[in-house]
Amino acid sequence: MVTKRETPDQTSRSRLLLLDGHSMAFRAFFALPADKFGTSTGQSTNAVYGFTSMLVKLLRDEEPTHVAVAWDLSGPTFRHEEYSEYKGGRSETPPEFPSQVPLTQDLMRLVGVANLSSPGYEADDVIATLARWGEDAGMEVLIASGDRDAFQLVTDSCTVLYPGKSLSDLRRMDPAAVEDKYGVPPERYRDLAALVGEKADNLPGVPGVGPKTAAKWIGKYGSLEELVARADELTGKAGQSFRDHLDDVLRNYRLNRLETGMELGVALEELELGRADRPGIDALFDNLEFASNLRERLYSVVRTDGGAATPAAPAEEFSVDLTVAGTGELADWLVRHASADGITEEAPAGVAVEGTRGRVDALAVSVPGGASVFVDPTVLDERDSEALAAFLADAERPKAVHEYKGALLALDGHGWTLGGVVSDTALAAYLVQPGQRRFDLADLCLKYLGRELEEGTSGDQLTLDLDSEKDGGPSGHQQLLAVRAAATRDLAAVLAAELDKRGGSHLLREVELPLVGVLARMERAGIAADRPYLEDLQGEFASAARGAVERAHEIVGREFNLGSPKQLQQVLFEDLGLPRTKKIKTGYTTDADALAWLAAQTDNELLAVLLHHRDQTKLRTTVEGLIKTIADDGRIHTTFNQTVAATGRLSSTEPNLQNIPVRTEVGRRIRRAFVVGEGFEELLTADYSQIELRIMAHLSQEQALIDAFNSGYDFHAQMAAQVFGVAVEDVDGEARSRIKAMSYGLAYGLSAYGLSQQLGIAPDEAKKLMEDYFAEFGGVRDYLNSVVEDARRAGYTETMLGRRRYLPDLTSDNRQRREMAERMALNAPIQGSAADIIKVAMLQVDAALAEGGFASRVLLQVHDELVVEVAPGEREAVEKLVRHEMSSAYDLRVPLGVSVGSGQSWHDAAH
DNA sequence: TTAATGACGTA
DNA sequence: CGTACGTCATTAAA
Repeated sequence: MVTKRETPDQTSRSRLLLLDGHSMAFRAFFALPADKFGTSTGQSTNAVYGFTSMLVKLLRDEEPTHVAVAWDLSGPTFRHEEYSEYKGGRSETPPEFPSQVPLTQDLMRLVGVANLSSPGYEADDVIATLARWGEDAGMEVLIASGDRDAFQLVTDSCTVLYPGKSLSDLRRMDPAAVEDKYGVPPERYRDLAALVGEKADNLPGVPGVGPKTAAKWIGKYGSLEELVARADELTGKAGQSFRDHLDDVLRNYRLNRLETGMELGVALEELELGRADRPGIDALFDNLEFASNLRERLYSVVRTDGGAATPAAPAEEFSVDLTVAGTGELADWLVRHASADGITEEAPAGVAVEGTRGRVDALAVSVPGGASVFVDPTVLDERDSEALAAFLADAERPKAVHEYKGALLALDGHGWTLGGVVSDTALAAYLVQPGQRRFDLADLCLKYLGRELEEGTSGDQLTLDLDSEKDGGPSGHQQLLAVRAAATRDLAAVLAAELDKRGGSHLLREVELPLVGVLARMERAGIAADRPYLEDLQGEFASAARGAVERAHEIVGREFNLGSPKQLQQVLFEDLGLPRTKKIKTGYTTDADALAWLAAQTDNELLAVLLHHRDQTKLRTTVEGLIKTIADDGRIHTTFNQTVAATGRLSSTEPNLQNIPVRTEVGRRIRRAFVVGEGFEELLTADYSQIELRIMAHLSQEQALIDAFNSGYDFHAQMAAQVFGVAVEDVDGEARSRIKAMSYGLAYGLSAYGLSQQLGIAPDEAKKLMEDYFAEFGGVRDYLNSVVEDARRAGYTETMLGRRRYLPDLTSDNRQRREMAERMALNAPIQGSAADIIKVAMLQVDAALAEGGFASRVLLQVHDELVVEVAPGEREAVEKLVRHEMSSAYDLRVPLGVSVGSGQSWHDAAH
């Protein structure tokens, strides 16, 4: 991508660069998303990153000989003494910002740039003073500041670089630019600002007078001084307004003057750009968890102590040497540029695929070195097509892609596949930071490479595209896809290094990447649905819901929307005056628990009707949603997302097949709609029994739990027997279910209060239950405590396969946040290890089915359950295979119990 | 049209 | 005052 860049005159003249620290750091802060730039310990770094990035650009483009950063101090300034409301009324600084200021200052010091400030003055005054010094010494002066007051300093030898929309966009404000923009020369800018006022400084100007009027007046009268002297000559409303607010104007004029004669305790010569402290910078960058890209860019523009040659600067933009393959050209390009010797696992080719399920609209490949090709599948001849298929499938030519599964599914429609994929940049970034929700290629580029991926719709870019297309060159769209391929390629290397540091490489290589193929096949297969049956169900639920609505209206005596919590609150608490329930943001909750509680309190028939209505409408919408997603092949193809759940679980969308009702009999009827497909014999479900508790037993090494699982008898009954000191045969249902709730609750960080709520017992009783439980199973308590403590120290939790979850809030001062993080820390290793295990099981089952030449296939995963479509005659062998592979997925201190069932529908396959 | 909220389904 | 998700309907903001 080509962008215009002004090249400064290459003269031997000294150049002084002055930065307004707070102003530029603040701009950087808002230019980069705070949530995407932060360390695993919770320190935000977007301002430091952006500021540094900006400095690098300035050092490179402007080649200053002397540099200083001026900072505001926190105390009042002489301007506050004159006008106490100065800079008042500003909205509060975002909490993520202040801690980044000292970090930025540290970095400047290490880079060899002076940090300057002066009590009672603002950074602007320091800059004004230094600018004057520089000019007096015959230097060329550059001021990077987002504060417009600096415009008054502009002269032929002093230019202000004023930030525009994006970080890299600095407008050069020379005298002509100031005059062009404001209609007054820089030396009159103060006059104009005094009239117009400055909202950011809480300096109101003359009402009704904007920059246009102000410029006109100054143009006519020459200066503010003259304007004041002849104020009575001004006509109209604006003129009167000026006379009415003369005091404000004069105050503004006094306050917006920048002090140029300060004592700074430093000499100009001392601002000469020094040598950078490379080890210091390395240490700081490591602390801030900055990717290597920014570091390299920085080292390419500063002199360092080490004396080692500084590496060449990585390009600011992605440079792609792009070929648009016409018919008959792709095969040759691949021979020339994509042979196995130029592509390695460490430096793979980047592949970008654009398309949808079953269709590739376009594809780009970018090999190390930058050679890239854009492919339109519709123009390929047979030889091209074969060469492309061979390249894509070839495991000996390693590739990096972004969102591998989508690429596989698109390529699949053309009979193509992808082999040798060594990185999916979305998956890699997910393993690095599993808490993030989105992994856009553009976001990742900005974060890990410090590069903007898309230029957007700037005028420059548009012109460029048109020009190049006119010349028969690549179009913007073609460029963009090639750039995505190049970006994926570069990103893969950076993420591989990052993941290595965090010990997650094996997870990517051994689990997540191989799983992509399995998930793609599951999605492609889908699960057969019985549409007529679903439509019957929908009708039934709908009419039940309608009946409930009518009955509710009858009881209340007027119509209202039962689906509106707001209207329901009105009816229940205002009209009927029922007792208040738990408070929520918008009033009082009307959730099922609350309605059930109200029903017990008041014996009003309405409540039962409302609950019934909720059930039926929920079921109706679930069924409706399912019907809508039945594809032309009569099957429902969900999407499994591999990068959403912070714990490592999969999630399922469009539709979500991981939350199909199962707990109630009516709900279970929906599962009858998921049936075995044509050409298959049965559906088989296999689930892990109590996998999370087994993991807890394994991780805690609590012998009592391990024994309970190894004995093979009813686990919860045995636990209850031990807690209550009775024989297993004498454990009643009540005791068993209490202990069961207790055991499961532990993995979620359940409190005594929560337990009491769930069991409907007194808090004291719940507390006693917990104490009795821990008296018997102390190892569990010790384990849970140690999980939280270790996580607090390390900043993250880890699953059995080394999947990390970062929890910066564990050290928060905010109790609510901290306790929330503690519960997450308790749960993450358990839930996450279970996710690890079933992922391994899926890989093993899939491989074993292929190995054994079975036609049966895995269709769904529901966290601890797999749904398999069994081909005719394979049931017995497949059941054995699935049991074996699932229970051997990981070697725990307790057996991994698997229970299996099969039948014509998902419902019938229950066990 | 989009975003936030409440509610509720699963493991 | 128990973790992890996704979806729907309503409501308010734009």
